[in-house]
Amino acid sequence: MKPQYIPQNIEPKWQEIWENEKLYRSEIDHSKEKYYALTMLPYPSGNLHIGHWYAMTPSDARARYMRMQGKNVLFPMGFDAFGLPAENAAIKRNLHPKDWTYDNIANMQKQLRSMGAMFDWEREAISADPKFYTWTEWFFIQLFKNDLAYRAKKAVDWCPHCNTTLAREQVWGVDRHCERCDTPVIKKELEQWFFKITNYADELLSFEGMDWPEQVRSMQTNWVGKSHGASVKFYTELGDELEVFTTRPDTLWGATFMVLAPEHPLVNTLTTADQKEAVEAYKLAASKQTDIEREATTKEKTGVFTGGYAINPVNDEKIPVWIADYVLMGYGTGAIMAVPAHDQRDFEFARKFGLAVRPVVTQAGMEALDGDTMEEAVAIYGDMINSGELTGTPQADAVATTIKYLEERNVGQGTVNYRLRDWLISRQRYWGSPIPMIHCSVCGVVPVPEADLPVLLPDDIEWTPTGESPLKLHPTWKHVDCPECGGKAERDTDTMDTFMCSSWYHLRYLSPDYDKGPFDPKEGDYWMPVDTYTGGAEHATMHLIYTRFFHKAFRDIGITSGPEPMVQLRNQGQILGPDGQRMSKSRGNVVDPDKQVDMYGADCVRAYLMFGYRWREGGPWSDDNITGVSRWLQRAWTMVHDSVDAEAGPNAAKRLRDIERKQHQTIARISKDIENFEFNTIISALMEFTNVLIDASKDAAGSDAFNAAVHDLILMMAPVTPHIAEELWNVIGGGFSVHQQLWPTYDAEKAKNDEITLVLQHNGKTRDKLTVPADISKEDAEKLALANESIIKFLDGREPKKVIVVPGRLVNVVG
RNA sequence: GCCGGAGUGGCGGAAUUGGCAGACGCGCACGACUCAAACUCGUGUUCCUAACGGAGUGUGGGUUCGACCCCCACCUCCGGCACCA
Repeated sequence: MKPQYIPQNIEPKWQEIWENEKLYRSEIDHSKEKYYALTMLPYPSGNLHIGHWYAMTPSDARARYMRMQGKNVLFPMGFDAFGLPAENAAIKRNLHPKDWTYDNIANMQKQLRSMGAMFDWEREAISADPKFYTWTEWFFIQLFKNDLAYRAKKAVDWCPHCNTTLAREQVWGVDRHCERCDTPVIKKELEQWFFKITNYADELLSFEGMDWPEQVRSMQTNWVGKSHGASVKFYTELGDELEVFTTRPDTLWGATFMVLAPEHPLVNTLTTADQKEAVEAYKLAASKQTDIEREATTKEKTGVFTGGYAINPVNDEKIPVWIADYVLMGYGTGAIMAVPAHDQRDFEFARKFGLAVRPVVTQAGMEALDGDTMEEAVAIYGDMINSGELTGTPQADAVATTIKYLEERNVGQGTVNYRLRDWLISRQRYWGSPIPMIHCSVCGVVPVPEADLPVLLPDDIEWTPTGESPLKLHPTWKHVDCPECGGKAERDTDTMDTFMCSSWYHLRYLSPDYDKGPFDPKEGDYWMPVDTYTGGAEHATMHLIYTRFFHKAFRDIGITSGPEPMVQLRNQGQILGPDGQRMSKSRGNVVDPDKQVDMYGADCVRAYLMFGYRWREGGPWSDDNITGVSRWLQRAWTMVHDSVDAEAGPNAAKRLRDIERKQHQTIARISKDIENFEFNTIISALMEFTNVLIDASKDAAGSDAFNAAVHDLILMMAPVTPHIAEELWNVIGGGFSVHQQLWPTYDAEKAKNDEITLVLQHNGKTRDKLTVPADISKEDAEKLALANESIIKFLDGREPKKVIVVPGRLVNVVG
């Protein structure tokens, strides 16, 4: 009796054998081309999500395919194990963050193993492991030593609920809420550590040689936000320098007032006695604004006159200085020259407060603008007017000429401004990598000697959510002798942003136990860079920009090599709940992969996730289609088992071409689709191939051609459904293991169609279809068309005006 | 508002990039097997029409012998950014 296909009977069995045989162990092998396939590591939140499967199993299938292409493939896995949720769980449930994290990791390791992925577990890296964070600390020290880390007091975004600093990109939405807990964010002045990512702003704009999605490149480009312009020195009446950045220096003569951000340091000196009250009130309101859920629709300009004036350096004009919240302290210099005639925001402000509007740009043939009556700003480049000596400068030269003019008079210069700001990495939290610095009252800030690393996190800790790092409250931990002078000193009690860990985890995988450096250079030389990186697009401006910075900074320091860490990047979409909403525990729409695996088996869940969605797009979970995949696996199973002791029938030879044609067409299709991350059509092609074989089996099962086709079918199933493929490979006597075989070779000759369907069209409409030999000549095809009954009928006696023959496809008779 | 991506049967989705629209599945209908149901297998399944035929890939126009595909204008949905000077 033939065994039934019961996935639960074969999947754990093979997983165990693969593990015992170290089938997925990847080691340096210079005789083979290397391939580093990386998928973003999970945060150990407790349970694997169907979304993890959706992200990881196609990546696994592709890594397996690359291996079958003869490449030496590294496909590692690990855990991004530091971070806030562990600490929140600790506070809520009185568990130690370490216990909570490691319990979750143990559970998720088990779940990950049930996927049957080719992870090399010997290379697992866990960022909360001292073996790992020793080197996170070490990296910090290298950045410090190379002048890429500095300390500054800065108003930072602070989440009062999480009690921690947030990076700018962790603050979301117009109401500025915390990424993790949705609490509105407030500002807080703190002394913090920053990394000089801005040193690399220009380099981060270049994506040369990188195969990254346009979406991510454009998000990063916008994030860096490079703009060309000029900085111009204005002076206040009192003689203080007041520098502005402008992208439109050519409109300088049209500046009729200035606007400062409410937090600008010169506001106090500029404000006159009778404006003081109004200015103070406005500043207070503005500072609270980050606190309040601000309506997106409040676009109405607000502001207050300081009572002070500034001098426009190009025409010595005295212009009023206002403060307004539409000018941001964090961009440029926190002050602007306002040119209401040519900037819509300035225009709205001027009209609201009755300030002058003076056009200084025109274009040939354009009606003269009237500053008193115009109804909106005219934001154009053009020829300069009303601009003193520079009046008449043509559009093409306007910006450059003005910059030259400013430079000659020493009142300004051409400059470039970026939106990107330095990376703030201090977190007032416990569960993170300690910042390995010591504060000494004599020697200042001193790094922990590298020989003393790691600075270990203490286990005995109290969490009182005071807003200060729990490390600060520990009775002994922070007290340390200064490594320079030996006097009493204190450790930095902050920990690092977890993006620091994820910036280099791909290097730790290379040698997770290596203790002479962050990674073994031998491994680095062989495996780096990452050939394919897959993950969610939500990391476009955070993780993916930090990791590029990290790589470039350490390339300059001499630790990494090559221009970029990841050559190819692809983003998968998201699996939503069955209700079309983002899956979340609170909505109760979370799909548990374990249940699906129990019901259908891992292979089926893997194949379904590839089959049912466009990988790039994702979509709502639904189990409607999974039965189709399940049936396919059943059919394949039965067909292969039946074929083993079948004997070819008398008509087997007639089926030979059908079988081998489909076989080779399928090889071509799947190879192309898997390279292009088009996973859904891979499964379709496998189903079609299976169906053709089942159809042919009555006559041909047992024939050499049939067996060869079954052989290739199993090989092509191997990346997608590794367990059933291994079992069936064993059934047909392939030996161990199907996952060590090479991908079947494609023969174009065998894939060729012998016959084609020739489409006959009249005026572009299909009127008939004929089955003809594939190599039919143009002339013969045309003859067949003109002799065709339907075509004659539709020509209705007219002479054809034109006959178009597309070889191998169609004939279109026009007339 | 700006920048990306996408709109195709009842549903998920195909279409060699300008050449048979709807592959592969789901669902549904009918049939076979069964006492019966499920499973399985077979047949059919874009819409309108009794049929000949006609219409059809978000909408309107255009280019072309021929358009889901290219061009112009617009609509809707998803993601990101949002007073960036």
